[in-house]
Amino acid sequence: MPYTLTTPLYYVNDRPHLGSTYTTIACDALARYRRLTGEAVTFITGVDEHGQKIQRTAEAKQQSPQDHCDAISDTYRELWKRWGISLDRFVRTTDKRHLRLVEQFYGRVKDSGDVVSGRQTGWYCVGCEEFKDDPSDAVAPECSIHRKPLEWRDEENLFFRLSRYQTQIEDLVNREDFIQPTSRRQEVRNFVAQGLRDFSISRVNVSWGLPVPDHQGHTFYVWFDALLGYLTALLDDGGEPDLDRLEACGWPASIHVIGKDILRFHAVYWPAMLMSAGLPVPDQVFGHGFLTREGQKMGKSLGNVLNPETLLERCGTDAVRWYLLRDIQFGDDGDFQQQRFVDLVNNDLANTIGNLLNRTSSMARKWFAEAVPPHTAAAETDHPLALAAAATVTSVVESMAGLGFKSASEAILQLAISANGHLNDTAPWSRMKQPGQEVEVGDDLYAVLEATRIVGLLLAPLLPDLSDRILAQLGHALKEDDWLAQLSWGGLASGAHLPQPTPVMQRLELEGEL
RNA sequence: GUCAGAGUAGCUCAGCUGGUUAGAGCACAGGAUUCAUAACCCUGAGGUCGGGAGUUCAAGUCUCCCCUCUGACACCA
Repeated sequence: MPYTLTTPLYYVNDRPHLGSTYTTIACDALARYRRLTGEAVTFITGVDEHGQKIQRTAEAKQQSPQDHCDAISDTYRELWKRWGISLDRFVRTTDKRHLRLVEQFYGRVKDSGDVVSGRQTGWYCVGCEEFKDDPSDAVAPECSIHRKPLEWRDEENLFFRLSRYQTQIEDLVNREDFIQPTSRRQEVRNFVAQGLRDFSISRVNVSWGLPVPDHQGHTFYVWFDALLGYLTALLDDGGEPDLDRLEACGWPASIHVIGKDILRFHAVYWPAMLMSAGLPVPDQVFGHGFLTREGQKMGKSLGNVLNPETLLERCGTDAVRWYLLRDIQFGDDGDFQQQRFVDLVNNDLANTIGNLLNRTSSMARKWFAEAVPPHTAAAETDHPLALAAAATVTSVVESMAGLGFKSASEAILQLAISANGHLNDTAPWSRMKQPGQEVEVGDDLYAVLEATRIVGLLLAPLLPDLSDRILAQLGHALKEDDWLAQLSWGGLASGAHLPQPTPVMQRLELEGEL
């Protein structure tokens, strides 16, 4: 089964921020999970590079728009590489292939009779790239978001006839599974119920955009262009950027993961555009929440932005991924609190999971010739930890399939806690001081090592690096094409060598603010 | 303004169709232990469940009013 997932194509107005990193990490976890369950995944991300805002940002830096885009796009690409994001495609909307695809798509929409020209007048905010509802006789209106003066525009633009898709879009957004999380579905429904109006898809006097083929001086509105980037990316498999090939390449997308702010574009405009072009709509759109920091909105004006590069350098990918995926219900807004971040990483990863591995491996090595201890039937699949592990696997698989990263993480953690508890209950260190208990101790340690191995395997989609380190220390390795089978109890061979343990996860000891 | 959602321990949140002494994690305090990354394990303290009224044998859970916060309300990465 092809599984196609996308992040938004990030707008290259500025360097990457934590929000885009968050989305991308979540998608990475999902992509990894789907690959591990045997699906043919195409994980798409990229950048959206057109529009007047970029044009002006570049001007302000005395750069050409293309140079600006090249530079910012590179920082994105580089950042994802450093985070170990398992992306399959990185698309740029300034790619020549993209232009060809946009032209073809536009042709189809036009053939459907969904492109009409109309006059658009009103106050326009360049920051928002949109017309505002301020009355035409307003004096010097400002954009409430950007606090900048609005510009009066009187333009002949091309419009997409969204209004024709009223009932089809209603049916779509009423579907149970299309918009996730469900809490956001009603908002979109209400919006659609108010009646859909046509929206403009071209701009005049914006040179930094893709030219509309049959209209001199018009460029495509950034959103029309940007959404099509998903298709360009999917077709970027070495073949031609031809819409007819889409379905063979994995379209429709299984899921678009986006921030809640752009839900409407993805849940309403985008499907209508696809319908107009005779293409299937995506299976699902997931609008996740935003991150605040210590309870406050992050922003340049407050000077409290968390830089993803700083975070990566000072804390490492495992720590940040764990905090974002394990502590924030995916879909809800989340708050980044430094103290909590440190507490969770240290408690969960270093103390609970890391130390579990360390203490168990140490004991096994000390008393069983640096190897996985022998075991009897008592450490087979009806061992309490084996039962717990099986339940954990079921729960994690279920959670991950529904983007429940938090509950998946909690379930994994709970298995590690159970394993630690089992050690304390059976106290191998004191039983080894009594004669004739080696067999029982061997069984106990084997079971705990097995539980630890399963913890390590289950972490693979969430924290791939830590997962590797855990498994390596057990003399084990992830088999990417056999993960589900590896998750069954009994994967460790008694007698297999156990390497000298070293802490797999260092505690965070942050000095000062991030 | 209209609509939607939320206000539960210091913090982040669970609490399904109303039913025994309101739960978890973190933080905090005490205990136990030594295999281990001063880790792990156990116990404890901590809440007038935003405020008020009502329905009911019984309400965090239903109804009404009020307060506060968040989001949507057309083209904001």
